[in-house]
Amino acid sequence: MTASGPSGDELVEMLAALAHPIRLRIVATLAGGRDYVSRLARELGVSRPLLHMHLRRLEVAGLVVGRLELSEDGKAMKYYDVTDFSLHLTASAVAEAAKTLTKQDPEKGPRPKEHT
Amino acid sequence: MTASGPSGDELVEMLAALAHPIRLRIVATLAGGRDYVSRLARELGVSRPLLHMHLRRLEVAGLVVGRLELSEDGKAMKYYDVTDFSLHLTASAVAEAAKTLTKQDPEKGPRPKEHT
DNA sequence: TCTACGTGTAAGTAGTTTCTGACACGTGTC
DNA sequence: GACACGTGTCAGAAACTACTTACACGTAGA
Repeated sequence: MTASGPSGDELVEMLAALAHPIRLRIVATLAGGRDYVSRLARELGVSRPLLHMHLRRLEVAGLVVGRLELSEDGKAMKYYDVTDFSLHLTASAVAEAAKTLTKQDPEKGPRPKEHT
Repeated sequence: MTASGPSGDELVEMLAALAHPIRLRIVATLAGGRDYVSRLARELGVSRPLLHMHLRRLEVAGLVVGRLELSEDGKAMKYYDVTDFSLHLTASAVAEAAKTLTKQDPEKGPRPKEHT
Protein backbone atom coordinates (compact mmCIF):
# COMPACT_ATOMS: atom_id res chain seq x y z
CA MET A 1 0.00 0.00 0.00
CA THR A 2 2.68 2.47 0.84
CA ALA A 3 4.39 1.38 -2.32
CA SER A 4 1.25 1.96 -4.30
CA GLY A 5 2.32 3.25 -7.63
CA PRO A 6 0.17 4.61 -10.41
CA SER A 7 -3.05 2.97 -11.48
CA GLY A 8 -2.98 0.40 -14.23
CA ASP A 9 -4.07 2.87 -16.85
CA GLU A 10 -1.56 5.44 -15.70
CA LEU A 11 1.17 2.84 -15.71
CA VAL A 12 0.37 1.85 -19.28
CA GLU A 13 0.45 5.52 -20.20
CA MET A 14 3.83 6.09 -18.58
CA LEU A 15 5.35 2.96 -20.06
CA ALA A 16 4.07 3.77 -23.51
CA ALA A 17 5.45 7.28 -23.15
CA LEU A 18 8.91 5.97 -22.34
CA ALA A 19 8.85 3.16 -24.88
CA HIS A 20 10.20 5.20 -27.75
CA PRO A 21 13.81 6.05 -28.56
CA ILE A 22 13.15 9.71 -29.16
CA ARG A 23 11.16 10.16 -25.99
CA LEU A 24 13.78 8.27 -24.02
CA ARG A 25 16.32 10.67 -25.44
CA ILE A 26 14.14 13.64 -24.56
CA VAL A 27 13.92 12.56 -20.94
CA ALA A 28 17.63 11.85 -20.89
CA THR A 29 18.45 15.28 -22.25
CA LEU A 30 16.12 17.08 -19.90
CA ALA A 31 17.58 15.12 -17.00
CA GLY A 32 20.76 17.04 -17.74
CA GLY A 33 19.01 20.38 -17.51
CA ARG A 34 15.89 22.12 -18.65
CA ASP A 35 15.58 23.25 -22.21
CA TYR A 36 13.18 24.98 -24.54
CA VAL A 37 11.50 23.38 -27.47
CA SER A 38 13.40 24.77 -30.43
CA ARG A 39 16.79 24.15 -28.91
CA LEU A 40 15.85 20.68 -27.81
CA ALA A 41 14.67 19.94 -31.33
CA ARG A 42 18.02 21.08 -32.71
CA GLU A 43 19.97 19.03 -30.19
CA LEU A 44 18.00 15.89 -30.86
CA GLY A 45 17.86 16.41 -34.58
CA VAL A 46 14.10 16.18 -34.89
CA SER A 47 11.58 18.59 -36.31
CA ARG A 48 9.71 20.88 -33.99
CA PRO A 49 6.25 19.54 -34.73
CA LEU A 50 7.50 16.04 -34.06
CA LEU A 51 9.16 17.04 -30.83
CA HIS A 52 6.05 18.89 -29.86
CA MET A 53 4.04 15.70 -30.21
CA HIS A 54 6.48 13.66 -28.18
CA LEU A 55 6.66 16.28 -25.46
CA ARG A 56 2.90 16.31 -25.20
CA ARG A 57 2.87 12.54 -24.83
CA LEU A 58 5.46 12.76 -22.06
CA GLU A 59 3.63 15.59 -20.37
CA VAL A 60 0.30 13.75 -20.42
CA ALA A 61 2.04 10.82 -18.78
CA GLY A 62 3.37 13.16 -16.12
CA LEU A 63 7.03 12.59 -16.93
CA VAL A 64 7.87 16.14 -17.96
CA VAL A 65 6.35 19.54 -17.35
CA GLY A 66 6.44 22.56 -19.62
CA ARG A 67 6.27 26.20 -18.64
CA LEU A 68 6.00 29.20 -20.85
CA GLU A 69 8.47 31.95 -20.00
CA LEU A 70 9.45 35.26 -21.50
CA SER A 71 13.07 35.68 -22.48
CA GLU A 72 14.85 39.00 -22.01
CA ASP A 73 14.40 39.90 -25.64
CA GLY A 74 10.67 39.35 -25.39
CA LYS A 75 10.37 35.90 -26.91
CA ALA A 76 7.92 33.40 -25.51
CA MET A 77 9.96 30.28 -24.72
CA LYS A 78 8.53 27.04 -23.54
CA TYR A 79 10.87 25.40 -21.08
CA TYR A 80 10.55 21.75 -20.19
CA ASP A 81 11.68 19.92 -17.09
CA VAL A 82 11.59 16.27 -16.10
CA THR A 83 9.46 15.44 -13.11
CA ASP A 84 10.73 13.39 -10.21
CA PHE A 85 9.19 10.13 -11.29
CA SER A 86 10.24 6.79 -9.90
CA LEU A 87 8.81 3.47 -11.04
CA HIS A 88 9.84 0.13 -9.70
CA LEU A 89 8.77 -2.53 -12.14
CA THR A 90 8.53 -6.13 -11.01
CA ALA A 91 6.08 -8.90 -11.72
CA SER A 92 4.25 -8.32 -8.46
CA ALA A 93 4.17 -4.56 -8.96
CA VAL A 94 2.65 -5.16 -12.37
CA ALA A 95 0.14 -7.56 -10.85
CA GLU A 96 -0.83 -4.91 -8.35
CA ALA A 97 -1.30 -2.25 -11.00
CA ALA A 98 -3.20 -4.58 -13.31
CA LYS A 99 -5.99 -4.84 -10.75
CA THR A 100 -6.97 -1.28 -11.52
CA LEU A 101 -6.95 -1.57 -15.28
CA THR A 102 -10.15 -0.23 -16.75
CA LYS A 103 -9.44 -0.65 -20.42
CA GLN A 104 -11.08 -3.46 -22.31
CA ASP A 105 -11.94 -5.65 -19.40
CA PRO A 106 -13.70 -8.69 -20.75
CA GLU A 107 -16.63 -9.78 -18.62
CA LYS A 108 -14.78 -12.41 -16.72
CA GLY A 109 -15.76 -13.22 -13.21
CA PRO A 110 -14.66 -11.10 -10.30
CA ARG A 111 -11.41 -12.88 -9.72
CA PRO A 112 -11.06 -16.22 -11.45
CA LYS A 113 -7.84 -17.12 -9.81
CA GLU A 114 -7.84 -20.82 -9.41
CA HIS A 115 -4.89 -22.81 -10.28
CA THR A 116 -3.61 -26.27 -9.71
CA MET B 1 26.38 3.35 -10.16
CA THR B 2 26.69 -0.34 -10.55
CA ALA B 3 22.98 -0.66 -11.07
CA SER B 4 23.49 -0.99 -14.79
CA GLY B 5 20.21 -2.10 -16.22
CA PRO B 6 19.39 -3.13 -19.76
CA SER B 7 20.69 -1.30 -22.79
CA GLY B 8 18.65 1.48 -24.27
CA ASP B 9 17.24 -0.72 -26.98
CA GLU B 10 16.39 -3.48 -24.55
CA LEU B 11 14.74 -1.00 -22.25
CA VAL B 12 12.55 0.31 -25.05
CA GLU B 13 11.66 -3.25 -25.89
CA MET B 14 10.69 -4.10 -22.33
CA LEU B 15 8.72 -0.92 -21.83
CA ALA B 16 6.86 -1.39 -25.08
CA ALA B 17 6.11 -4.96 -24.10
CA LEU B 18 4.56 -3.86 -20.82
CA ALA B 19 2.78 -0.84 -22.25
CA HIS B 20 -0.37 -2.68 -23.20
CA PRO B 21 -3.36 -3.59 -21.03
CA ILE B 22 -3.54 -7.18 -22.22
CA ARG B 23 0.14 -7.80 -21.76
CA LEU B 24 0.07 -6.17 -18.35
CA ARG B 25 -2.74 -8.56 -17.50
CA ILE B 26 -0.79 -11.51 -18.86
CA VAL B 27 2.16 -10.72 -16.63
CA ALA B 28 -0.14 -10.15 -13.69
CA THR B 29 -1.86 -13.49 -14.21
CA LEU B 30 1.36 -15.39 -14.66
CA ALA B 31 2.73 -13.76 -11.55
CA GLY B 32 0.07 -15.72 -9.71
CA GLY B 33 1.23 -19.00 -11.19
CA ARG B 34 2.31 -20.49 -14.45
CA ASP B 35 -0.26 -21.33 -17.06
CA TYR B 36 -0.61 -22.76 -20.53
CA VAL B 37 -1.73 -20.86 -23.55
CA SER B 38 -5.27 -22.08 -24.08
CA ARG B 39 -6.23 -21.72 -20.46
CA LEU B 40 -4.64 -18.32 -20.20
CA ALA B 41 -6.57 -17.24 -23.25
CA ARG B 42 -9.80 -18.40 -21.65
CA GLU B 43 -9.04 -16.63 -18.40
CA LEU B 44 -8.17 -13.37 -20.05
CA GLY B 45 -10.95 -13.57 -22.58
CA VAL B 46 -8.78 -13.14 -25.63
CA SER B 47 -8.37 -15.32 -28.70
CA ARG B 48 -5.47 -17.71 -28.87
CA PRO B 49 -3.84 -16.15 -31.91
CA LEU B 50 -3.96 -12.80 -30.17
CA LEU B 51 -2.57 -14.16 -26.95
CA HIS B 52 0.09 -15.95 -28.88
CA MET B 53 1.22 -12.70 -30.38
CA HIS B 54 1.31 -10.92 -27.04
CA LEU B 55 3.18 -13.76 -25.41
CA ARG B 56 5.78 -13.65 -28.13
CA ARG B 57 6.24 -9.93 -27.58
CA LEU B 58 6.72 -10.51 -23.86
CA GLU B 59 9.07 -13.38 -24.43
CA VAL B 60 11.22 -11.42 -26.86
CA ALA B 61 11.48 -8.72 -24.23
CA GLY B 62 12.58 -11.33 -21.71
CA LEU B 63 9.65 -10.84 -19.37
CA VAL B 64 8.16 -14.30 -19.69
CA VAL B 65 9.47 -17.69 -20.76
CA GLY B 66 7.57 -20.51 -22.40
CA ARG B 67 8.31 -24.17 -22.20
CA LEU B 68 6.66 -27.00 -24.07
CA GLU B 69 5.65 -29.90 -21.87
CA LEU B 70 3.76 -33.11 -22.35
CA SER B 71 0.68 -33.63 -20.21
CA GLU B 72 -0.19 -37.08 -18.85
CA ASP B 73 -2.72 -37.64 -21.58
CA GLY B 74 -0.17 -36.92 -24.24
CA LYS B 75 -1.03 -33.34 -25.12
CA ALA B 76 1.69 -30.85 -25.88
CA MET B 77 1.10 -27.92 -23.57
CA LYS B 78 3.06 -24.70 -23.63
CA TYR B 79 3.51 -23.39 -20.13
CA TYR B 80 4.54 -19.81 -19.51
CA ASP B 81 6.26 -18.29 -16.52
CA VAL B 82 7.19 -14.74 -15.64
CA THR B 83 10.88 -14.08 -15.31
CA ASP B 84 12.37 -12.33 -12.35
CA PHE B 85 12.67 -8.93 -13.93
CA SER B 86 13.20 -5.76 -11.95
CA LEU B 87 13.39 -2.33 -13.47
CA HIS B 88 13.90 0.86 -11.56
CA LEU B 89 12.84 3.76 -13.69
CA THR B 90 13.97 7.26 -12.85
CA ALA B 91 15.08 10.16 -14.95
CA SER B 92 18.73 9.40 -14.32
CA ALA B 93 18.26 5.69 -15.03
CA VAL B 94 16.65 6.65 -18.31
CA ALA B 95 19.52 9.01 -19.05
CA GLU B 96 21.95 6.19 -18.43
CA ALA B 97 20.11 3.80 -20.71
CA ALA B 98 19.66 6.38 -23.44
CA LYS B 99 23.44 6.52 -23.89
CA THR B 100 23.34 3.08 -25.45
CA LEU B 101 20.46 3.69 -27.82
CA THR B 102 21.35 2.64 -31.31
CA LYS B 103 18.13 3.35 -33.08
CA GLN B 104 17.90 6.41 -35.24
CA ASP B 105 20.69 8.38 -33.72
CA PRO B 106 20.95 11.71 -35.46
CA GLU B 107 24.49 12.97 -35.80
CA LYS B 108 24.80 15.22 -32.84
CA GLY B 109 28.01 16.90 -33.87
CA PRO B 110 27.82 19.86 -36.21
CA ARG B 111 24.62 21.74 -36.68
CA PRO B 112 23.10 20.54 -39.93
CA LYS B 113 21.71 23.78 -41.24
CA GLU B 114 22.92 26.78 -39.34
CA HIS B 115 22.77 29.41 -41.95
CA THR B 116 23.72 32.87 -40.71
C1' DT C 1 9.23 45.63 -44.94
C1' DC C 2 11.94 41.70 -44.54
C1' DT C 3 14.51 38.41 -41.87
C1' DA C 4 15.45 35.65 -37.80
C1' DC C 5 13.94 33.55 -33.96
C1' DG C 6 10.37 31.83 -30.82
C1' DT C 7 5.48 29.62 -30.28
C1' DG C 8 1.59 26.34 -31.93
C1' DT C 9 -1.56 23.47 -34.96
C1' DA C 10 -3.82 21.22 -39.06
C1' DA C 11 -3.73 17.92 -42.85
C1' DG C 12 -2.03 14.15 -45.14
C1' DT C 13 0.84 10.12 -45.55
C1' DA C 14 3.56 6.18 -44.26
C1' DG C 15 4.27 2.62 -41.29
C1' DT C 16 3.35 -0.33 -37.41
C1' DT C 17 0.44 -2.70 -34.14
C1' DT C 18 -3.61 -4.99 -32.92
C1' DC C 19 -7.13 -8.14 -33.75
C1' DT C 20 -10.24 -11.62 -36.16
C1' DG C 21 -11.19 -15.59 -38.74
C1' DA C 22 -9.55 -19.05 -41.13
C1' DC C 23 -6.38 -22.84 -41.65
C1' DA C 24 -2.68 -26.47 -40.48
C1' DC C 25 -0.87 -30.10 -37.27
C1' DG C 26 -0.90 -33.31 -32.99
C1' DT C 27 -3.11 -36.61 -29.32
C1' DG C 28 -6.88 -39.45 -26.74
C1' DT C 29 -11.75 -40.87 -26.45
C1' DC C 30 -16.54 -42.11 -27.92
C1' DG D 1 -14.82 -41.64 -38.34
C1' DA D 2 -16.14 -37.49 -35.53
C1' DC D 3 -15.25 -34.96 -31.54
C1' DA D 4 -12.72 -32.36 -27.92
C1' DC D 5 -8.67 -30.57 -26.53
C1' DG D 6 -3.91 -29.00 -27.18
C1' DT D 7 -0.29 -26.60 -30.43
C1' DG D 8 0.96 -23.14 -34.22
C1' DT D 9 0.64 -19.78 -38.41
C1' DC D 10 -1.11 -17.01 -42.25
C1' DA D 11 -3.88 -13.21 -44.50
C1' DG D 12 -6.35 -9.20 -44.26
C1' DA D 13 -8.93 -5.43 -41.93
C1' DA D 14 -8.99 -1.93 -38.59
C1' DA D 15 -6.91 1.19 -35.59
C1' DC D 16 -3.30 3.68 -34.02
C1' DT D 17 1.41 6.11 -34.11
C1' DA D 18 4.98 8.54 -36.13
C1' DC D 19 6.40 11.82 -39.16
C1' DT D 20 6.52 15.68 -42.83
C1' DT D 21 5.04 19.70 -44.92
C1' DA D 22 2.85 23.85 -44.60
C1' DC D 23 0.64 27.19 -42.30
C1' DA D 24 -0.75 30.47 -38.40
C1' DC D 25 0.71 33.69 -34.68
C1' DG D 26 4.21 36.59 -31.79
C1' DT D 27 8.58 40.05 -30.86
C1' DA D 28 13.15 42.27 -32.10
C1' DG D 29 16.35 44.28 -35.22
C1' DA D 30 18.44 45.94 -39.81
